[in-house]
Parts: sequence; C-alpha cells; structure tokens
Amino acid sequence: MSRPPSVEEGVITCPEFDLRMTLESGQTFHWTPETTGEGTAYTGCIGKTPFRLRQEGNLLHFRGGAATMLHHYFALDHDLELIRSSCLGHRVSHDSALACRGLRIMRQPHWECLATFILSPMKQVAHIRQMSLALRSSFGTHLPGTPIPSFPEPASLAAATEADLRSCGLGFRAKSLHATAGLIAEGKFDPESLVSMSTPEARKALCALPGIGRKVANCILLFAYERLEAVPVDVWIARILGSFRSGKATPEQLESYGEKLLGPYAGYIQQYLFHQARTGKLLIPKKPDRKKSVKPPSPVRKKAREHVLA
DNA sequence: GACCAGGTGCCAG
DNA sequence: CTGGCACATGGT
Repeated sequence: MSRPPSVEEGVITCPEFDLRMTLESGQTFHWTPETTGEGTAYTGCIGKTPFRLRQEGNLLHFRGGAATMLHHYFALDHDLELIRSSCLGHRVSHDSALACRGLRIMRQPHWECLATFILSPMKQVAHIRQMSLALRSSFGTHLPGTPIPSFPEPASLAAATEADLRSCGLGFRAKSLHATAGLIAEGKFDPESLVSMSTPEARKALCALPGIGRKVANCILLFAYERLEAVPVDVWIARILGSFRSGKATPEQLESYGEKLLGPYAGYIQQYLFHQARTGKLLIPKKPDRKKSVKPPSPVRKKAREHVLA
C-alpha cells in the first residue's frame, strides 16, 4: 500500500520569519495553535491544501502541501531589511519595525481574505476568528489531515440563507457577505480581475461591494493583493497616526497622512505599529475623549425607539 | 452592566 | 461636506 498521495513533509529555511507573530497579527484568522512536545504547531490550510506548521529557529517544518506554496503564502521573498529601512526617518515606526522582526505581510487567497474582512467591522480579532471558523465548519470542505475545513466557496455561501450565516454569529455582516458571495457566484464580480488593476482602481472596485468601505478595502488590498502601500485606518491606526499630528482629521486624511509619513511600504509599517499598539507595547494617548463631556440638560438623548413590551 | 471592537451606510442639517 | 446614529455580538 502506498502512502497517501501528495502529502509532503519537509523543512524550509525561513530567515527573518516569525510564524506566531505573523499568524496572530490580525491579517489571517483561522490558524489554530496546539502545544506539542516540540513546541507550538499551527494547523490550518492554504486554500484547499491542509498544512501543519512548526517553526524551529530559522527552520519551518511542515506537513501537507508543497514548500513553494508556503514560500509564496508567507512572502518569504519580501526584503524585510529594505522595508524596515524605508521608515528610518521616523523613530516610533522604525522602533516598531525592529520590535516586529519576522512579521510578514502574507499573500492570502483573494476570496477568503475578502470575505473574512467583510466580517471585521466592529469586531475584535478573536471574534473574527470565531466567525471565520464557524463559517468553515458549516459551509467549508472538510479536508483530511486537519480539523480546520477550507473556507467556503462563494457559491456555497450564496446558496445558504442569510439566517444560516447569522447563526454563525455574523450579526449584521451576514447581509453583506451573502450579497457579495451572490455577486461573485453569478459572475458579476471577479476577485481575480483586481490583479491587473492599479491600486486606486482596485480599491474603487472593492468599495462598490456591499459592506466594504475604504478601511476594509485597504485590508484586502494589503493582505491578499500585495499592495504594500495600502494603509487601513481602523480605530488603532487612527489613534496612532492622530497622536503624530495635531488637530482633528477624517479617516481619509489620516490615510494619506500615513501613506506619506510611512513611505512606499506604508502598509507594512502600519502593521508593525498596529501590532505593537494592540499588544500594549506602544503607548498611545487615551482616546480623544468619549462622551464624558458635559451632558446637555436636554433629556432627549437617543431616538425614542423603545418597543413597548407588555 | 457599561464599554469596546482592524466600520459602513444612510440621513439630516 | 460633516456629524450623528443604527446595525449584532461577545469578551473584559
């Protein structure tokens, strides 16, 4: 009896790579750690190919698909030293870049990345992970060799009902995901068509989809389409960039400010700042100030939309 | 139990 | 153009 076909096992060298930091930095959401006698191993899949990964120094041990697939997925060809040096002029950014050595911006499958970032608005990383895994379990393909199913195809999600998606904990995001999956399944939008477009064109195409605004579009461009200059402005990045300047600014103003301040690899540098802030290693001023200000005497604060119960 | 999360879309002024 | 608000859910 021959062994199961096409399951490779091996090792590749991965200088300047930190598997854990890369997988847990909020760009991908389904890789699952497990503690083994030899350290932490991550189980997941790239597209429909299951993988099990474990890093040991500059070696990446793997079981599953081909080594070339890993190399491409984790962008081991990116010149991190060059990327770090691109923000030498800005102290805080460069310090963050040094602290995040080995964190790489990945090349994720287009649809999978697009769909999971439709789930991201007003959700913490841990919650996006939950929703992603729930969708995989309910609508994905169960692959041999890993407990993590592949991400469901657009047609699978389009065939489901919006209520089915809601039961995966998506909340109001179910509508956007269902609609976008339908557009793709019907051939009205092709994620692959973005590859040959300029970044502004691709951004515009993404923003035309339901539930995708500038921030989510930039995440997709950065994490799936290798547009390393794209700067997603979320609450964290807004605070950070806001602390570098004075006065108020719209998210779009902060985005172009960030593009200029952080240079040609602004998206990469943004990820370093994001990671440092989110893990409490980058001190940022408290929020501008929530609504703790003077409460107007007017008793009517919210729209009276209470349902009369009983 | 309030507060917040890798926001977006819509509507009023 | 800008400000305000609804939209769902779960962890701290």
